[in-house]
Amino acid sequence: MSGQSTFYVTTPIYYVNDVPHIGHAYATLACDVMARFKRLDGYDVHFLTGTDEHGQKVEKAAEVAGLSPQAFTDKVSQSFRDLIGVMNFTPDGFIRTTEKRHYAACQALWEKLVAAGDIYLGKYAGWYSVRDEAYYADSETEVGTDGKRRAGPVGNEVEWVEEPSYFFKLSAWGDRLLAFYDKNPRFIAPESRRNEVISFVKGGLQDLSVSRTSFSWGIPVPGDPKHIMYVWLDALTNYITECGYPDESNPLWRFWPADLHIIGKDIIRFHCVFWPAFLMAAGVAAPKRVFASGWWTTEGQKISKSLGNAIDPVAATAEFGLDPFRYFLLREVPFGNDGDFQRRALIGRLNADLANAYGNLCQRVLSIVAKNCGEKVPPKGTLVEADTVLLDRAKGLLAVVRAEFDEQAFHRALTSIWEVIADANRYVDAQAPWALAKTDPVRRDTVLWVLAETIRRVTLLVQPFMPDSTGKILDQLAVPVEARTFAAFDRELVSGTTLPKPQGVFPRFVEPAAAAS
RNA sequence: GGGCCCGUAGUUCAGUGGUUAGAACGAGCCGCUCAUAACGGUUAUGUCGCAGGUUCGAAUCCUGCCGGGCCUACCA
Repeated sequence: MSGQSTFYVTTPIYYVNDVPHIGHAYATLACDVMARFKRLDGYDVHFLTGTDEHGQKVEKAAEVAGLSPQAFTDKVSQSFRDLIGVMNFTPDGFIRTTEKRHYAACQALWEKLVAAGDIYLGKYAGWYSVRDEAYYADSETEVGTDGKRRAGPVGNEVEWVEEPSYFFKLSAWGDRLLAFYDKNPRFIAPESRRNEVISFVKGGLQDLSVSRTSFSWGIPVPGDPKHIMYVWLDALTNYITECGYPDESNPLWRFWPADLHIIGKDIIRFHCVFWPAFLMAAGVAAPKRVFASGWWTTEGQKISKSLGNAIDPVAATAEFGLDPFRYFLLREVPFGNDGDFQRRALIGRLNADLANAYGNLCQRVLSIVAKNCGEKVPPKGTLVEADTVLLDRAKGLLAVVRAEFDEQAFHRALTSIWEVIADANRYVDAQAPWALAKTDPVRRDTVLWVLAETIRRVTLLVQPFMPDSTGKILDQLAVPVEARTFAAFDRELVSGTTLPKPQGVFPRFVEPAAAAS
C-alpha cells in the first residue's frame, strides 16, 4: 500500500462567471480518463476539479443577480458539480476558492513569498477605462483625432490611473524559469505551446501586480486587508490547497507535486510561467507537467453566445448517449489540437467505430457462444498460429496504450486499440466459426475462446473512455469486478464460466428524419 | 513589426531525405451470412499550397510568396 506510486491530476478550476459548456466538459473528461486509467493501472490517484469564485466580475455578476457574492457562487458552483454526474466524472476532490482552507493556503503562500523577498509594495499604473473597468497596455490604446486616448480605435476612453499594489518580482525569475524548462522538457505540452512559452519568457518578464484595491471579493493580503490578492495567485494556489498546504504532514501532501495539470490553451501563461515561479519562490516543488488542450468549434464556426451554437453536454449525451459522446471527444481530435464538433462526424464515429466495429464484434461473438457453447465460456483448446497472433496483439496493447497515456495522446491510444478490434473482425471472417460448427466443434470453441479473450483485453483498456458500456461488456463476459484492473490483464477467461445472455451495447444511430422516411 | 504552428486523396489526418506517398471514414465492385443491412476482400481518386534552391535523391532541408490559425503579460 505505502509503496504505491501516486498520480495527481487536476482540471482548471472553472470561473463561475459562466455556465458549464463543452470546453469545461472536455478538459474534465481528459482528466477523468487519465485518472481512471491510472487507477486501473494501480496508481494511488487523486483527481481534483473545482471552481474559481473570486474577482471583480463575480462581484458584479452577483450584484446584477441581486445576490450576495457567496450566494451567487454557491449557485453557479453547483452547476459545475452537476456536470460531474452528467458526464460520469470521478473526481476525488472538488475545491472552491471561497473555502476557509483555501484562504489559509493562499495567505501562507503569500507570507512565504514576502519572506523570500519576492513581493514588494509599489504602484500599479496604466490606462484605465472606467466603462470597461479594465486596464489596457500602452500598445492597446491609441489617441484619436479628437485628442482623446481610447482602448483601440473604437474603444472606450481611458485615463491614466495609479493605485498602490503589491508586486511579485517575476522579472528576477526569467533565467530560472528557462533553466527549469530546459531541465524538464516534459513540463509543457504540446510542443508548440512549449515554444510559445519559452519565447515569451526569453522576451523578458516584468514584475507582476498581485494585489488590487479596487474591489473586495477576494482573499485579503495578510497584514494589509485593503488589498485583495490577484485572482490568479488565488486561483493557482488551489492545487496545493487541496493537498493541505502549508501543512506538509497532511496525508494528501503525498500527491504534490502534481503529475498533470490539464488546462485550456488560454491559460498557459498562468500555469507555465507564473505558477512555477510562485512555487519556486516559495520553496515548493513545481508541477511535473502542464498540458494545454485546444478549443472546439461547431460545424466550422466559432462557438458564441450570439450564434447560439454552443454544444450543451447535457443535450449531446441525451441524444447520442454518454459514452459515445465521451469517445467522440477524445477520438476525433488529437488532444492538444483545436477540434471541430460536427454532428455528421460524431454519428460517423458512433456507427463506424462503436456500433459496427466494436459493438458488433462483441455481439457476433457472444451470440455464437450463447447459441453453441451452452451459455458458458467455451473450452480453450490447442492454439494455432492465427490464434496466438491475435492474442499477442491484444496482449501487447497494454504497453502501447500506457505509453500513449503518458503523452495524453488519447486519440492514438484509441487508434491502437481499434486496430486490434479490426484484427479480431478479420479473424472472425477468416476462421468462420459458424462453418466450424458443422465440421470441427472443438476448433470452433477454441476460436470463440480466443475472440472472447481478445474482447476482454480490449475492453479492459477501453474502460477509462467508456466506463458504463465496457462495464456491460465485461458483465457479459462474466469478468468479476475485481478482475477488471490492469493487474488482472493477464488473467484469462476461464472456460466453463456461465455467461449471461448477450445484449447489444452500442446501437446504431439513425437520424430521426431518415428513420421516418 | 517579432515569434510559433499549419496547408498531403471527397473528408479527417499520418508520414521530418531514399523503392511505384499511406490510414481511417465515405464511394464502387465482389464475397460471407455468425452479427446491430453489421463483417471481410478489392478498386478508384492526390500538381504532397505556389515558385525557386540544396542534394545522387525532398512531401520531408533552405529561401521567397500565397492562404489559415495562434502567441506578443497582469478582467477566468
